[in-house]
Amino acid sequence: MELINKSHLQTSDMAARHLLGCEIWRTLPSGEVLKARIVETESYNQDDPASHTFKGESPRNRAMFGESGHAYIYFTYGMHWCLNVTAGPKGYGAGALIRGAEPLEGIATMQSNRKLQMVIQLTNGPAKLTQALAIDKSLYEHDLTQPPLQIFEPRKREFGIIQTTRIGISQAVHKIARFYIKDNPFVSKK
DNA sequence: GATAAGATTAACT
DNA sequence: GTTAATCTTATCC
Repeated sequence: MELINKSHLQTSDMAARHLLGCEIWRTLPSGEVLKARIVETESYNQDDPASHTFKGESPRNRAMFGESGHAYIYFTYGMHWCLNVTAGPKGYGAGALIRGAEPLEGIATMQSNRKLQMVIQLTNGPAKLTQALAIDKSLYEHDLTQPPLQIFEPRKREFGIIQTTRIGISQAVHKIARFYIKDNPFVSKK
């Protein structure tokens, strides 16, 4: 396994597609490493009315305007954290939301973090996976090639990719900017 | 200073 | 299918 190659994060669409099949490694303070494979993503950039960066840079979204390959983490609905991988050159607000993942290692700890036993529901949603992997604002703008939160490339990509419209937004609802691995049960919603 | 909406989830009916 | 939970951010006084 090799760390993610940031040359594949030049646009939010490229990032969203490239991240499919990649593994997220989360190293906890205890030393335990939780691993999950990304199976669903969505693309957002500053030319897109549905993106947090559409109206320009702000304290909340500044990570999206920074270097690619960093974490943009935001809090929403009063209780949920969501994780994005930033994309594009510095100064251009873009990134990919991680919407779904497949638990690989550290499942018992994820069950504990989620207060839930059913593996299929541990990380099949953007706020579910951050809770399972203990990701919050402390990792804001974190470089995703460094511990305690890293992304690795798969050796081979033997899966189909489905492209469709995004979920849970009210602007640009018809834009094709959601990507997921075909037939994977950990995709948040068909 | 006040208000409304939100890249969601889980628990209801 | 509907709705409560819960709070930050943006926007408008």
